[in-house]
Amino acid sequence: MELSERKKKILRAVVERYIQTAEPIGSKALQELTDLNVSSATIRNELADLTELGYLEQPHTSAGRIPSPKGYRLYVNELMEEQRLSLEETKQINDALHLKMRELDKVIDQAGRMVSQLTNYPAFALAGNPRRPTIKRFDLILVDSASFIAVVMTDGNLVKNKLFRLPTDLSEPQLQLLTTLLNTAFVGKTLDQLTPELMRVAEHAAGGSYGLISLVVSFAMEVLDSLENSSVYTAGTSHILDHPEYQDVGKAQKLMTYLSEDRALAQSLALPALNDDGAKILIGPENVAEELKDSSVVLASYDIGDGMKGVIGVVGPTRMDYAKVAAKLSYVADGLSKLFGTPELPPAEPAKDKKEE
Amino acid sequence: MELSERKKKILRAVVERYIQTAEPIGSKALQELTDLNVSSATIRNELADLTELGYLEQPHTSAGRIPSPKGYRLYVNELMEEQRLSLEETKQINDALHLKMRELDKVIDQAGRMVSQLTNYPAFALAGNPRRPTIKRFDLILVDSASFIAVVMTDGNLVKNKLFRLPTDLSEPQLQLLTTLLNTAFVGKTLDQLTPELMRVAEHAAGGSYGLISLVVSFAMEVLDSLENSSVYTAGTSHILDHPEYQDVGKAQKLMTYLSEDRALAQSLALPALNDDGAKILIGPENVAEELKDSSVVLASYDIGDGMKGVIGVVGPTRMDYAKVAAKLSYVADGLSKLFGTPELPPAEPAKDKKEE
DNA sequence: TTTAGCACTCAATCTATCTGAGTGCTAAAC
DNA sequence: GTTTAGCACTCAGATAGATTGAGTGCTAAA
Repeated sequence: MELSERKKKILRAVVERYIQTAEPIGSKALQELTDLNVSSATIRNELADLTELGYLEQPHTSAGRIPSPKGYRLYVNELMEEQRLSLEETKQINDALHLKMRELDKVIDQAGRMVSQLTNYPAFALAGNPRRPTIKRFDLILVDSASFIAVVMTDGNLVKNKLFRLPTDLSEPQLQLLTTLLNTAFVGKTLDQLTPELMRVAEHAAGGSYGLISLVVSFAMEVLDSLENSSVYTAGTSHILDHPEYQDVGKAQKLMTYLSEDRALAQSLALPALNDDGAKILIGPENVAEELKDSSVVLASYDIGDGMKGVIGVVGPTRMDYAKVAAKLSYVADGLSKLFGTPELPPAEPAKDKKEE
Repeated sequence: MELSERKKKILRAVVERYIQTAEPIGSKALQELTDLNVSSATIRNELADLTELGYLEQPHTSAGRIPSPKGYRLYVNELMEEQRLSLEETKQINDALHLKMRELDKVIDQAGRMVSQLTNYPAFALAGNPRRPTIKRFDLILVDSASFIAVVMTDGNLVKNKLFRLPTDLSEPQLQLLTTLLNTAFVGKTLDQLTPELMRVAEHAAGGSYGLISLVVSFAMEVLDSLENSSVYTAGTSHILDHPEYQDVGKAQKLMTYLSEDRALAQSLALPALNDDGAKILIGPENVAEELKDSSVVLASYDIGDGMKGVIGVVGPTRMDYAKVAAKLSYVADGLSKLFGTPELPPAEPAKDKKEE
């Protein structure tokens, strides 16, 4: 059953006022707040209806009304106005986006911090991989006769390296051989496929190379592993304490502890967000995780390129400024997608035959 | 003036009891707690003395006594017994130390988490560099005709890389030339010394290489910059809320916010710790930072090798279990030093002429 | 359908009182 | 000189009424 215009107007006023003040709102205040020219008694009747229908709640008999999760949901779906960011805000975001190092981990971490700072809510950021990552390429660089750098590149064009120091000497040709061997034997394999047998075979082919193959492959496995179990970055958890709904230290602590459990967060949050574009809003009990049942989450996903997706999100009380948060989050997510979409700064000279790409 | 044995005994009992219960302790309880065979009145007299001398405080006239910062200091300096870790605990730490990836950032981060989990206090970890880092070496690896990986190694043997994609083609010889150029022009320079002029000169020498030099050098600068301004990793901040002294949300928030400000933390904490070995304890007002004046900090430093030092630490109420925390922290710091001290796993075959090193 | 009016409810605040742990001091005992 | 028993005193914290006021639901009239 569709609500009357007036009911909607009232619901919206309740939500928006409650978001501001965190206090129940009564008929009289609503009368002044809305442009409906009706008495407070009429509004009381409407409030009674809205409460009956489950959109509003009453903390106790003689208090005003506050929105229920269902009320927030209706607000978010139908009544909320798209918030446009001010020029200042967009500028702030853009600046922040372009400031920092473009190493994957760092960017994600940084994005989380930025979002938290921007919204004044705790934020988190993670990158997820729909496919199982594989190794695309190995390179070994001789540093001096007793150490070398292994550079591993994954199919997602992520590059990691590690310095190895050895108790024995090593020559350039030896290293060349190893490189070739590694590239023929292990490229294109997922973590599971890097079996001990495979390593043994390769090791054997390498002859007397002191288990170097295993060393490098173990490193590659670490890289793949860390990619599959990508970490979650949380920032600004102290913002929880800003809000009166978490004045009860017990509640605050529960939520904070939950936020610091990367794995739990990742699992319950990555899933809902990875599909949709735009901001996704989960209100109170809509959250799967028990710890979030009376908090809300706003998520936005972005493309890292090469099929990888990232998610940024914000956690707060159900009384959250959804409009503003959603707008900011979407904007940042867009920015990140673009950031990853563009190739490294092209050199000064512009490519002329761009269209042939 | 040296305190009498009996006073010390009483002080120690007060501190240890207060650490456990967080509640002021009175003469009667002390009478039962200690093995002094004196009446509560006698203890009252002693307590009055200790209070006069500034080792104890009274929350209000009719309450028991609690230790003052000066009291804690005496306790830490003279009365505290070295805590030995249980086998179980050392095992737990050792396991954790050897589990994770040995990438510098990750290890530090991980160490912080571990310490927090181990002590149930918020923890932080950071790495500091006494010298200004310089670039030791560049390598460029051709991936395909339109992209390459730049590998930068610093004098601390830290290796970072980045993938560059280009709108133009690039050949192996070109890259070789660039590499040589980079290595002759920029090696051994600190961040400051990588001036625009220097880059312009090198760029010119490279001829028509489309600003590639600048690209790679900018990356190197980012690396140096991130090394100089090394980041702080905080973990377990939610543990603050475990303790009754932070039940007041305002206080908790102040501390948490402070902890999330990397820069402030680094500055006020790196300094005191980087000199000493072993655990260093800062009690309440001994802390420089205003926000820490009624909290305590325990720090331990470890060697990363090559002159670099790292610090791990724990923050908590002045009523902190100093003995336990200090023991654990020292043990972890030692473990980390060893971890960094050992070269990469030597291959199976032990080097015979090890001594010739 | 709207409105005025009114009795009712209930959290929050205030006030007063009570309780008891713990003190400081004094004077006697060791 | 030190220790102890005894006692008046203090003060945070708990308990219990009393008061307030915002806001309600219901009724009856407009």
